[in-house]
Amino acid sequence: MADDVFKALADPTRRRILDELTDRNGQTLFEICGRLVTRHGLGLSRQAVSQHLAVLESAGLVSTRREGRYKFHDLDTEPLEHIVGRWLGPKTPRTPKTPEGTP
Amino acid sequence: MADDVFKALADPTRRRILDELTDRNGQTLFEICGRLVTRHGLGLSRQAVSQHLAVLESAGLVSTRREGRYKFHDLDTEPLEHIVGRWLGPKTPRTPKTPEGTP
DNA sequence: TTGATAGGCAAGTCACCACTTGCCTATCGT
DNA sequence: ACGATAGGCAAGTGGTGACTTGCCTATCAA
Repeated sequence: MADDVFKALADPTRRRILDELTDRNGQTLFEICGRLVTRHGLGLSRQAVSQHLAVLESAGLVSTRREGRYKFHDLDTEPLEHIVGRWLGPKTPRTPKTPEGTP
Repeated sequence: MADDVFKALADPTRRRILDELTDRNGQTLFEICGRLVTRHGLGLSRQAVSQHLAVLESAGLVSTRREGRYKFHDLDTEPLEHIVGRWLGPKTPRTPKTPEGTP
């Protein structure tokens, strides 16, 4: 749940990926690889980025859609609106009060 | 920076500590240890919690004040309001500090 | 069909992180 | 003074996560 979201956000490279998807949504794996290189100087292997995208997808922050041999990645900011509100006091009426970890 | 905030939030135990400080602010190390045991079933050593608090403090999420042999820990939610907004777009006016009329 | 493009799977390496153990210092109560 | 409480420092260990390497599948264009 929110556990996976925090783990996904813990890595700087994954946050850059979210930045790139915020800038342009629906990119493929190779497009993201290229932008990480040219705009951030990150020389990562394709598999590294692929694994990062898998983490982001399992956290619900990225959704994917296949078209032929292409796989487009779309940003989903919905999980981001819940996670911080639990410490920000009763001003943000996002999530009522779920202590996370309850099955 | 925000990097340290995300790293601090990555650990579940540290998030529980923030929860306990949200519930009651200004607790000492031993109080937090006790609450983690009795309310979450976490059997951690005192040093483990101390190190967690150090991480939270270096991230700016917890401020400390000494009084005699006691050291009280206070929650600071200010860093939490900046970090998520970069992906949520300019729609959510979560941070009132940002100038409102910036296009 | 052939070659090029886009992506997936699996094992392996390496560094960092959470946690422990052991010992030390400082403050308070009696 | 003494012991008890509250906290700190440093080295060591185990496990997880980030990244790589190598090989494999699927789709499209020529």
